[in-house]
Amino acid sequence: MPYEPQKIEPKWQKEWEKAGIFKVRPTKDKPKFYCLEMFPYPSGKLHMGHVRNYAIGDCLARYKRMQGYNVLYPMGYDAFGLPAENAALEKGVHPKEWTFGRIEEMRKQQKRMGFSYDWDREIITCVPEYYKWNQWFFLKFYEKGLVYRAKATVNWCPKCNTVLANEQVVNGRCWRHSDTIVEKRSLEQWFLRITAYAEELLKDLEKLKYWPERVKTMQKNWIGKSIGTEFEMQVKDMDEKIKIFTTRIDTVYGMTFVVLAPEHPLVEKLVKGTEYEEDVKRYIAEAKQKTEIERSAEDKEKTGVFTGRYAINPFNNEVVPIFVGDFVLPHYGTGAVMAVPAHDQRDFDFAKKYDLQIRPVVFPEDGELDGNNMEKAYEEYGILRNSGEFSGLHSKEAIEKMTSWLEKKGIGKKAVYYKIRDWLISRQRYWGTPIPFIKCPKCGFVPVPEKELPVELPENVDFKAGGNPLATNKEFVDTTCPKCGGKAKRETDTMDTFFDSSWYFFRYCSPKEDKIPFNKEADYWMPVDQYIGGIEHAILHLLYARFFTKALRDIGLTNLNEPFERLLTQGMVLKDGAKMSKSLGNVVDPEDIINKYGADTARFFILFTALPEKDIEWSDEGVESCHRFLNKLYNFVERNKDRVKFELIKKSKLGLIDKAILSKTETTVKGVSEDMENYRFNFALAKLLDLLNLLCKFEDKINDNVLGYSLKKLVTMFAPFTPHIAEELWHMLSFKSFVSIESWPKQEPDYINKEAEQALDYLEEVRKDTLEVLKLTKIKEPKKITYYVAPEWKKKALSKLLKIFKERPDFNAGMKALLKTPELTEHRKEFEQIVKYMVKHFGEYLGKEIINEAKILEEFKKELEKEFGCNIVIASADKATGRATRAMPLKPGILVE
RNA sequence: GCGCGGGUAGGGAAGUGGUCAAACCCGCCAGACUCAAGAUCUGGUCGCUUAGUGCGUUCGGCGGUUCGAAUCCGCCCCCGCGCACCA
Repeated sequence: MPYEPQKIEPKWQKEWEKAGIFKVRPTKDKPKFYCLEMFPYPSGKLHMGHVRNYAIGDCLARYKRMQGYNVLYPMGYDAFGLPAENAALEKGVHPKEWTFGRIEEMRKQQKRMGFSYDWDREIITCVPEYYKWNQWFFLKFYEKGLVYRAKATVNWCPKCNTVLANEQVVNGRCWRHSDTIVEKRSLEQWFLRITAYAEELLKDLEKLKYWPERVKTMQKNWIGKSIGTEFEMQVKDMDEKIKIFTTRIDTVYGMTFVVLAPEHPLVEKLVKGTEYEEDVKRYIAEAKQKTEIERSAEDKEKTGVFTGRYAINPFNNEVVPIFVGDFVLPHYGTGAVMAVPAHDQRDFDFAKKYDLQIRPVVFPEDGELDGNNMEKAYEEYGILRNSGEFSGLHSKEAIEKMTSWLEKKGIGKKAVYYKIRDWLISRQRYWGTPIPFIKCPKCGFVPVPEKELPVELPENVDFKAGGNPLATNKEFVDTTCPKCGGKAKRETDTMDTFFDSSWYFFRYCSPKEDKIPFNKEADYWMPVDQYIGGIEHAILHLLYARFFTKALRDIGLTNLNEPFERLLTQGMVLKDGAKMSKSLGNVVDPEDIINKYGADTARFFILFTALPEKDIEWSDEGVESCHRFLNKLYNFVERNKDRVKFELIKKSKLGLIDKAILSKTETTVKGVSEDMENYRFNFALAKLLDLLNLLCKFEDKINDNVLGYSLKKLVTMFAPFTPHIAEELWHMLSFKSFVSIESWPKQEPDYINKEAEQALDYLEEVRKDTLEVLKLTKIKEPKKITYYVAPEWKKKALSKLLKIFKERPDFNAGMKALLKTPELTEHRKEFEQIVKYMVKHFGEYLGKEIINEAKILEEFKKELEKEFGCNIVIASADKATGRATRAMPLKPGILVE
């Protein structure tokens, strides 16, 4: 029977399901392991990125299971979202119907891959049983003051027809539509107070020891903490103050102007009724016209306009002009900056353009600066000059002293600002969780009482009406106020779908619980031990989920601070050097690969080609070769299944080959186990290939028991990678259990025999050489073959070396001592050779056991006698003449008689 | 500009001080099997050699540490990703 994945794969998938071997419950008998992949948006089609994600997760889950862990490995669907709604518009299908159809397709494909999910725990976020808890959390957060409504300038994607969170704006464009520029609109929206956790989210990144540095850095940048000084400047001739934030208060004596953001609330007051009013208003209008992209474009020339007003520097009472400039961002700091052109490049550029004074006040320790001919700002720290009582101080010291000076005067203090802003959670879309609030003309926004949850999403809405479809369902919208009982209207905004995915990993722990969002089982399973997904979620989802966990902790639902212990961000699957995409036409459909080669081949290829974190280049030849390899494995077991035995192995009865095979098996177990621990699946597979190649090479020389022993371990180790073929071969070897839940092989240190493994390599060489000699001499039935081995003097040098190394466990010291021995001066060249040889072949034994050469030679003799059926003599090459003298130990000169 | 990750044989990809001219896979070459092709198996695949586990030159570039460097240190070049007027 040839290898037919199309037959065996569905067979074992059915068997596994029938036996329910992947279903889990909490138990005290085993340690737990929660292995989680980022659940997919159900687009209907599994792509290679998914396959890679799940192949990695499944391999790990299966390995952990075999290691004896109680493994929670669930799957679900992030089912709310815009594509479903677009389908409704384009194809006239209801989003619900569309979504469930896609889920079914997707699940079918996942099952064909043989992933070992506990399907009983499946989650779908668009069902009321799930999103009810979104609403419940929303209300709890509201009680805690974490939810609020506010009018704000928001990001509006004209294509999505909804607002976006800051995290969903990429380079001024929509995260879903990279061709669509995000507009700014001023609207009242629902926010989640993620900023309340900014410091903790930042600080706890340090605790995430097993997260990629890259992701942590991205989050750090996103949170964007900066520590500085905040102080007030009096506006001259007005009863107004400008609040300034700076990280470089040490440069304050160099301030020659102040710049406000166009959006700064004070601007209007400053210019009202003055001759500057018109100019400033025009400038602001222009700035508002510009998109975020234009405004933050690279090398954009800085522009601004004078307000006609002046502010007073509290340090020296100097009067400086106030400008409005759009390079100052309204949302960061105080929206106003003190401009020090000598020490800030942006201020420098601005000053050059508007011909403002550049006055250096911080100098390099041994350098000069001249404001009249500086070419760029000096931004390093240095020594202060012309700074009143602070002159002579170093920047660092000055920052502290100047800040406390402000504090004493009551006009400033140390301040911390973050870039991160609150999470805009409301969406003007239909296919999402309804926000559980009611808008009463008398009472304002009133939360829906808990017992009335869920606020179900009505199915009957008009998608073509424009605006939010929810608003078209009168029955849904018209309601009564829970507070006053009067007529009221329901909130028609829904929640950002990232809300759904911020806590789904808790839900997997008790997916059927209907009294609370998750029960005690979460205490058992959480945190997630290994989370696997794409780098694209480095900020959005991973930050929200971290925030959510902390918020849940603060409403008393969990003790956890962080949800994900380890994070693995898998690399992309590329084709022709680019990410697979429809527009490039370089998409490989996993379904085609399964049909042609089977799921095991797909899994094998994807795990074998590179480390999980790295990008892989799709290669048809590579897939082909992986398939050929599985064939080879299958055929090898098939050929040998009837002869293998599984009896106890008596070491003493084994020959060199069997000892070597046995040892190689054990070193493979050791190596593969180590690689699994380090998630180096590609390397683990390379080792397994290696072992199989060796078995093939000596196929008919291996003892039946040794072969059985080795094959059993080999097949077991294949189970996490290519589970179907492993299961098939396991049964072919006449085992009755499931290899999928067998114990992971332990290595038998007793069987490890490095010398034998090495000797086997030599044996092959010797055999080859001998065959060649036989061919040359045309002797068909030799009576005696003599192998000449190393000359005595070399052996002596060798033993001397060994002695030196034995005496000095420190190899370097040994080496140095050696170089001082008299022998070296006489035979430098030879010694170098020996050292090379030593290092090459005995490196591992240095300071430990020294190889027993004589024993190996005996074994050699036996093997060779078997091979050539004649008398074998191993002689010292000293006794021979000519070429053999140059031979190294074990590498023979050969004499056939 | 800042941060992170990389640069290893024709291609992919291991390798973080000595069994390294460098695992494993692809590609290519030769041999076995075959009528032939494919599949499979065996060997080879930096150069020179071939008597050899020999010599020479290699792991982005240049220097350094060491008896010994792809591996450690310094500087430089190139590529990918992320952030980017954040005061």
